[in-house]
Amino acid sequence: MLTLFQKKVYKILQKIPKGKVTTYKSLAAGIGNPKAYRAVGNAIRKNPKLKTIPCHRVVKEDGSIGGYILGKKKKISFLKKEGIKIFKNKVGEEYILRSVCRTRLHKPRQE
DNA sequence: GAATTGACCAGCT
DNA sequence: AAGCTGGCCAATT
Repeated sequence: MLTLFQKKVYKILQKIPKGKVTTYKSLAAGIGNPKAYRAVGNAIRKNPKLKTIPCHRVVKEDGSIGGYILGKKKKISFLKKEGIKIFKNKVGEEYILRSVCRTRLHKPRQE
C-alpha cells in the first residue's frame, strides 16, 4: 500500500527529465517538506516500481552518488548512459557536478 | 504508542 | 579523508 507521501515522491521522481539528476533534499523540498529528505530516501528505497521509477537519478546533496538497490556501480553506469558526467576524486570517490543537480522540481513560490 | 531503521544532511574532531 | 554525533522524517516492527 502506497502512502500519500510515497506517491508524491514517485510522482516527482518520474518528472525528472533524462540527463538530469536531483538530490534527496531537493526532492523533499519539492514535496513541501524540506526536512523530510530521510523519509524520501526511505520511500525511494522501497521502490515498488523499479521499472517505472528512475530512482538512479537521485543523488546526495554533496554530489556523491548515494545508494542503490542494484549497487552503486549499476547506478553510476545508468547515469552515464543517460549522459550524466561522473567525476572522480583523488581517492576515487565518484561524484556529480552540483550544477546538474539543480533540477527544479516543485516551483517554490517566488519570495 | 514506543522503539528501531535507513538509498540523508550538517557540523565537528 | 575518515569517523562520529545529533537532527530530522516516514514506515515498520
